[in-house]
Amino acid sequence: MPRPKVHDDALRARLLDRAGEILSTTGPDGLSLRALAADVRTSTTAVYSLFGGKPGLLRAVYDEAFRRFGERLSTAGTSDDPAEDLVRLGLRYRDSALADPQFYRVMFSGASGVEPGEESRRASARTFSPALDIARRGVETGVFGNDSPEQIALASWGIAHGLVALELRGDLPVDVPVAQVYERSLRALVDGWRR
Amino acid sequence: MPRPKVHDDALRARLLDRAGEILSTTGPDGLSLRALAADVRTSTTAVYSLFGGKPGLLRAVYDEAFRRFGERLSTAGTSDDPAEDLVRLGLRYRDSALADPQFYRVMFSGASGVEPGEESRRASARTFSPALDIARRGVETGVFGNDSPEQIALASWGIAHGLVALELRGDLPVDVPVAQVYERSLRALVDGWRR
DNA sequence: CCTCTTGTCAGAACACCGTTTCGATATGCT
DNA sequence: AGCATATCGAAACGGTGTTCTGACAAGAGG
Repeated sequence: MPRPKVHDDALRARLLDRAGEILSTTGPDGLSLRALAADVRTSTTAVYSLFGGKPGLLRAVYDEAFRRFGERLSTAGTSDDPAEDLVRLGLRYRDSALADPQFYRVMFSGASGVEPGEESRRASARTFSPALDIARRGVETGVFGNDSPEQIALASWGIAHGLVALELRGDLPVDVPVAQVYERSLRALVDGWRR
Repeated sequence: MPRPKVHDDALRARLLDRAGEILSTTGPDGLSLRALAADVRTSTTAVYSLFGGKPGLLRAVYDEAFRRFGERLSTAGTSDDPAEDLVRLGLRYRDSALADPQFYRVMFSGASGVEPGEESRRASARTFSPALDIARRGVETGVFGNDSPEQIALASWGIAHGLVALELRGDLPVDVPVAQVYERSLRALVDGWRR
């Protein structure tokens, strides 16, 4: 039999961790396989045997980021007021994104040819489902009008994503009180669905 | 005196044009200075003397893209119903983005370290002002309630940007009628501002 | 008319990247 | 002990953005 395996799951985890760290400070372009391998005291070959290459590595980080993001959103909690819950979920969306902007960027700004893949599709759907659940409750309980839960949830996702993306890119006018504008926007949108 | 100038404004324009074409089909990473220079039958040095390097070139394309985007939005036209105008502006925002997705990506997804710069800040502000004007009219005429025009315009910008970004990334569920959801979302948001 | 000076530009050189190839390695089996 | 073989680190390859350098061309001065 051959020599003992070194490119194992433990190494995979270490690479993933360190890649996430580098990525969250420098962005995808600043992540070099050579530097990463040296950091973890292995060779670039490890990245290829474990992830298939740089896109594979990024996809893995991306999947992990999406998983955590979905987890945060799914623990937002609910009350008996779906409209308020939707606002609260939106606020949590922003908090989660601002907690690690580079991760958010990797997830949603699609740099360096990161193709989602099956796993991430599911994670993406899971990210979306809390909003959908709340919207459904809102429609069922008659808080919202005649629109479909999908419609309502998508719009909420859209405005949260849009404002956060603009904020992270610094495209918002400098003097706006972002948090306040953000929350007020969510409320206006939610109010628009009321029956 | 030295030899006659070849790296002039005409060459600059040709480089910019061709860079835009390549960029709109392959994205920023697929744009190679060597290939670009060969296409325009000059050397890579031209890019450095005219744009300072690849980031400078991308920023120039970015500026141009933003300029055109702002132009399209500023010609959206107005009626005597600010609420409807805001929806129409949003629809035009999406049309403009979908007309050349790669340009939109360069503008808003911040790939390859494109730092906006002064010129683009102004262009960005100009992109935003049509929405602001409409919102102002809506507040003045009493169509909208007590919110500031900035608040209203920013929220509109946010939801348009967010939904378009999600659509372009393919992050929307595949079976949704995007155009319809998009318009309905805009209307819900606008309705939320009504007094 | 012929240097000479001087800014300009094309191409070579450099450092780095992601990826592929390949030879040394270290084990279990014969 | 020797062999077969999966494994992995290091070197090689083709590409990138960027910098360096030497050939160049035109006006100035003799």
